[in-house]
Amino acid sequence: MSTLKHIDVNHLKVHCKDCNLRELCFPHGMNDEELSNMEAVVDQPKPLHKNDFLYRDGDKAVALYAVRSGCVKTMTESANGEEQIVGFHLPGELLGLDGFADGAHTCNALALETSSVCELPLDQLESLCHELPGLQRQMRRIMGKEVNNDHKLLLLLGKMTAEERLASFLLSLSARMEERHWKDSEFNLSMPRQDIANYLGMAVETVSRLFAAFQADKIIEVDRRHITIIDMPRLKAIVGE
Amino acid sequence: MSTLKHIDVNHLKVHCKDCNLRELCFPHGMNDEELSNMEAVVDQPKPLHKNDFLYRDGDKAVALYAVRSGCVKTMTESANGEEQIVGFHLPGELLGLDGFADGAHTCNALALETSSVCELPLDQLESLCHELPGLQRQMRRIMGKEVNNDHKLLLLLGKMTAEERLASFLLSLSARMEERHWKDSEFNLSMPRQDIANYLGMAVETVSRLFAAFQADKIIEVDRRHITIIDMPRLKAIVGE
DNA sequence: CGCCGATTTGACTCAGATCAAGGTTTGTGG
DNA sequence: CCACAAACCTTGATCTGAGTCAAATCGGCG
Repeated sequence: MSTLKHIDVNHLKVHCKDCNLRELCFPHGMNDEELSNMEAVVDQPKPLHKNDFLYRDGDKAVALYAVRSGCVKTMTESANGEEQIVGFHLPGELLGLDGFADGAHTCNALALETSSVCELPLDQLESLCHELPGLQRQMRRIMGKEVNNDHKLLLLLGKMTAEERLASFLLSLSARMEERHWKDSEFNLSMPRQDIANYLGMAVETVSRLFAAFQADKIIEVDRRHITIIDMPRLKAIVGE
Repeated sequence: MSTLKHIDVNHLKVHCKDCNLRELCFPHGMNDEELSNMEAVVDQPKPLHKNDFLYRDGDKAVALYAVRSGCVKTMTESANGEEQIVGFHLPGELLGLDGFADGAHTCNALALETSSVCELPLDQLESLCHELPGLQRQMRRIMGKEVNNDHKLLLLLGKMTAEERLASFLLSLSARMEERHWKDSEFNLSMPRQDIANYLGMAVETVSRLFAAFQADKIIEVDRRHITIIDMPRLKAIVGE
């Protein structure tokens, strides 16, 4: 029955105004009317499985994405095939800005675990920004955040020791957990050691050894992918407060 | 006499439509009408001297800037006072996006030599984008480029050897010289070795040694700040084509 | 000319990479 | 439910690219 089907679809779609990520996502700073206008064009495609690509380097950029659940990593590839992970995107975080420069993506984006995303189609973004000043302002904020974030990473890769990098990584995750109102001192890593190492510009063995050292120093507890921060002040001290 | 004064001001201001950087700068992709609307709000403050700050970390973001002449570097500072240069901005290139996230800059921007810039005030940017779809599109392109550029740098700092980094740096400068219709195989560095080293995440001594090595290998010629690329193919081969 | 900051060069050191094994967890098919 | 394979992670030993330290040289400029 078509009526039933219609109801099912509505049940499946999470409305922006009810989404517990709204304060972190596109909707931030938009009023109710703006919100309902926006969510009319937001699509929620079916979930990605672990290791599914959301998009690939060279793909036409058709949308901006917001992670709804799970975790998506983005990475650039060099001329000689080496990869550098440039971001891990948690629920409420956006990705896809790399396609703005010339209409095609310059990164690969792939799900680290089963993940769902929201899609804001680019062809509607322009007119939508025109109608909704709140969205235009939010777009600027989002891009500014992306740039600032990349600058933090440049500082990390350019100037920090391996120890400082890993501490910095844990603190960044911890802060983002808190933003999401999850526990900030106990969480699971959704990426393997190899990906952490790649992201932080070091060898897997170094990551492993540093986890062991932090644990021996009673700064964190590590159980496979499960991390517990037991001495936050000392972790902060490592990166220089 | 006020008439004379008025004429003088007009003479001093370079119009966007006559600027030889227009293909690289804000105006890219805008029609004549859009251009004249835009340039009405673009200011051209007096030139910066060497080592003048254009803005500092923490300053309220009041404008977006385009370099008209000279060279401006931007750098982030870490908690413990270390600095990482995140960009050298040549004529036609923009800076100031780091202030979009929360209205305050998170970088220092400082002139490496006597430089002039154009200013696009932020309070007028929003309404201007609303009126000029060409500008809105261009803003998106600009931000996308900034993001892609930062990703290239992350790859450089995360995965390349010192030799690859310096080669990559020279090739980037060379390509940007060409964009500006200047010689792509002979140019002057506007930054000291120390800044190159900082930007590329290595020690000054390493930069110096690599310049010497490249010169010994007949790949480039170095005379103080003057660089001549004499074997472009080999330079490209170093970074892996 | 003489000073000062920028650059180069040489000698030595070290943080972290690489190489080599071994252990553990997860998933798969029988 | 077990056997086996494939990831993933850890730990130890060794090596090396690039950093650090020290000193000489260069180039501008008052």
